[in-house]
Amino acid sequence: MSVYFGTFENKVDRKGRVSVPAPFRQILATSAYQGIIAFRYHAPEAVEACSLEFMERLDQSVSDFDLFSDAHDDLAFNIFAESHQLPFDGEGRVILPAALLEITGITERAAFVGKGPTFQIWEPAALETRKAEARQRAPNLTLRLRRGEPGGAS
Amino acid sequence: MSVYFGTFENKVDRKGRVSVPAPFRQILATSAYQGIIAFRYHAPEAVEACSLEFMERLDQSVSDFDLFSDAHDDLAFNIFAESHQLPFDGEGRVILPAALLEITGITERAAFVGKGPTFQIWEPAALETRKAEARQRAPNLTLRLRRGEPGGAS
DNA sequence: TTGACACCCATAAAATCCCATGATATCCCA
DNA sequence: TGGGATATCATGGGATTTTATGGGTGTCAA
Repeated sequence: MSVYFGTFENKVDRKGRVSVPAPFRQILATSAYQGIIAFRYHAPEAVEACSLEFMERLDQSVSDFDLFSDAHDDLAFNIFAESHQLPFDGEGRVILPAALLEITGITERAAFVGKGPTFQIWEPAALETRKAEARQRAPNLTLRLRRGEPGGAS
Repeated sequence: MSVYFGTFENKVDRKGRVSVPAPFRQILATSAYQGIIAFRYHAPEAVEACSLEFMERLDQSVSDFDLFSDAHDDLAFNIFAESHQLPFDGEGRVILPAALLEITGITERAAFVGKGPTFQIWEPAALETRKAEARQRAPNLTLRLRRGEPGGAS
């Protein structure tokens, strides 16, 4: 299992293309679908992005026991209905649809920020603001691991 | 499980490469990812470093039950977003990104300090200052072990 | 015919691979 | 136990590849 992290800022060219950062692409390389799934969620000015497989798992974690439930319905309306499937071109770039440019305010540059199981796409200045908020809100965030986890180097 | 300890000072060459001390690399050798994860945490002028697995566990300890939660969001923005994935070259060196050189003040040499489950990277003079502080603050520190821990020679 | 978009190729900068070196450390066997 | 042979380690640098970025061209559809 792989984790997205780090922040990368790339240019949006005049055709609207942006390179997805190579480290993220490397994680996505094992996916059946060569591209990303982008949708709005949680942060109003950010785009959430993940692999197709993650999306499927997200759906299953709700629909397995909740098919046609309100929860599944909400998920469907909030996420699936507004999701965009963005394929890579030969160089690992995607084109951000107008709807996503609008909610993020992205014009010249796009910031990709790893968030563990997913990553987000922001307008760089807006991301900085959000990061500053996070620092203020949790200045003494404590690293607390679950103990007794087996495997691997620590 | 292995523990990082000891202090090592290595040179930063003109390409920006530094050897990660061999004892640390030996611990990291069992990791799936051959390299280190470096991020700022706690000490403002130091870089914290660990294995990918450590990072994944850190993420799981939050995201398993809290996907898209505020807690996960703050963790992500404070730590994940500022993390750098630094792969080893064939000789066990990494390149410290500009952002990390800046917060540490590292130019010519870098000091690696084992801190148990993780290690830190410092500008050597800054580390000396920090160590002197620690000596002053706790001249009569007493080690107290938990008893009855199984495993290995003690 | 005018976009929108997939596909192809070009390029500069940066990261990575690969090999070489001297200095320690470690091993091994008489 | 001594000391030569053998690794390991930190370091250096040239060659190669990857990466982000730019642009051209053909195709399909409104």
